[in-house]
Amino acid sequence: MDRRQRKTREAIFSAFRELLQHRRYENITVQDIIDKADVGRSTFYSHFETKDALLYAICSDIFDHIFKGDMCNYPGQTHSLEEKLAHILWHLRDHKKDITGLLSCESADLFMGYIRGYLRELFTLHLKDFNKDVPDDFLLNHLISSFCAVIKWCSDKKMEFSPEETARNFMILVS
Amino acid sequence: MDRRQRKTREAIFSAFRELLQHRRYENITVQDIIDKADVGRSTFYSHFETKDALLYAICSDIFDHIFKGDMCNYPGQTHSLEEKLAHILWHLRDHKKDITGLLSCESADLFMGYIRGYLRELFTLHLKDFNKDVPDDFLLNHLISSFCAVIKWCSDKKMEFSPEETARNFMILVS
DNA sequence: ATATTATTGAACAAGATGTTCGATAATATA
DNA sequence: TATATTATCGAACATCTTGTTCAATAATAT
Repeated sequence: MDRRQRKTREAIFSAFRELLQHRRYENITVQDIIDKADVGRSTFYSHFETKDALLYAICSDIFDHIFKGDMCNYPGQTHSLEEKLAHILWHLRDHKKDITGLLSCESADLFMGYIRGYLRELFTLHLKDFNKDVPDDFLLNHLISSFCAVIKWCSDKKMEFSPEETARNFMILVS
Repeated sequence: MDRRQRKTREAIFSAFRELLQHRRYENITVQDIIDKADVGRSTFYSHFETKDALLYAICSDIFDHIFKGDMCNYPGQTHSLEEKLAHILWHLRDHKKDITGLLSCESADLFMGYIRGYLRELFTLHLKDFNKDVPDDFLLNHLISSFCAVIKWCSDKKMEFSPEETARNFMILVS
């Protein structure tokens, strides 16, 4: 990949990420992005078909950055579910700046979609731990949605919480 | 109120509600609304300051229509929490057409906000029923979010469910 | 019958997204 | 180093959307 391309893409990404820290997606214009990234309008559109395409790219990028390669989901389950959940909350807190913008309004559904997919895998592995007389898909949806609500709650509270304690409280509520 | 005003307002409301059944809010333009309602552009803006103002008005309208005056929240609690929740699900199912559009994307947060407020009151009344060793606000948030997730789940499943069974399953999961 | 008020339609401004294209600069290759 | 390729630039453009304005007209209340 051409150095110019790399630099431009990086400039757009980082401009967009910075803007997302202080404003929500729907209030950020392409003009804002190219001003901050200091690239031409046509250059922007040669990299991303639409403004939404950039949002998709950055969501996927940040999600991968936070969740890929961590120890939560690997085959030899040496960690308990509670430990895994605390681990996720640690990760999210570390990336506080990147995610607060993405967890608001229009972009929230998209980014939460990634997280839900991840949680679906995780809770599916542990579904047998729960002894509840309800259909499996109902239980699974409950676990995923509840933990997403916890994430949202943490985000709203500026991530000022103890991941371990929060994970423990969550486990108390769903067990 | 002038009959013309009433008619116009009603035409806009019903046009908007119909449009919301097949499209989500952010894809509906003012042009679409006034075409369907068959009113002039300036008339529209003499009734509603902005397009968002119409959304607010209709959310509040539909919410009131569904939730006000029902027996869920009145002082003499002769019904159990489970019965009240089933009751809510009945109501929502009856108004399926009106709410599916409101529960998508941009408008979802707004409409869910109304529902959350209602649920907050309801669950607060019953908070002592739950014996969980977690902070009250954490528990309350969990209950509200979980039941909202149930509502969303029902809506995604086209409201093809049994309110009683769903409420029972919910109570099993949070008890 | 008259005064008031609502509606209309058309034109307008502002702001956003996305496109096009010739000129220019940076990069890779020979 | 010379040359061909490729990315960027910038400015203009089309299109769509929201929201405003205003004089003419129609419906309503008194």
